[in-house]
Amino acid sequence: MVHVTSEGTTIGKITEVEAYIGPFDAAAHTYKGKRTNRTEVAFGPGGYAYVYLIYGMYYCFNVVTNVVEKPEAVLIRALEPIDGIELMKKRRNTDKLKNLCSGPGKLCQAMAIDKSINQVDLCAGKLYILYKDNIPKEDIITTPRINIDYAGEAKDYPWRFLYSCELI
DNA sequence: CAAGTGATTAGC
DNA sequence: CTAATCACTTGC
Repeated sequence: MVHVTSEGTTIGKITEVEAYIGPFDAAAHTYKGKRTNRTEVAFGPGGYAYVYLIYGMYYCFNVVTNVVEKPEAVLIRALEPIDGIELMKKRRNTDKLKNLCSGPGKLCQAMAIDKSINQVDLCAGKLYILYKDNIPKEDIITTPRINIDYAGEAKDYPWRFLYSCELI
């Protein structure tokens, strides 16, 4: 995942994500097709960013994944810093490497993601995601999602995926 | 481990 | 209009 800004470029390898399958997922903002101003972008085509503010102070970065009228998205929960680390440290105001991107709110701060990123085309802008081939399936760890206790039975769905996450 | 924080939403 | 909610972090 790469973000080019006027301050510099930051690059991080995605190590942790969660899937949200809109209509069938009590943890998703788009559960049962619920459609609001905020979730509108999730109903659009895939490849777009969905960014929103949570708990008053932190942004979360999602990638819309399906086609129009299918509100599905992937929440990026953690990155491993690859480049622009000094810039990340400055933005996060810390020196600890593993404290830079080890959480949804943290990585948004480190990558300078905020509301202006919302609804951005990830295939045409300064923020984009590169594809890594040949990732062995056995290197992907699958677990239930976290911090969604309110979601009832949906909280047990194994839709959290970790890869190469020794920094977390 | 507890509390802060404010946009967003649903409910009058 | 108002009140309740929340895909988290930090500092004690």
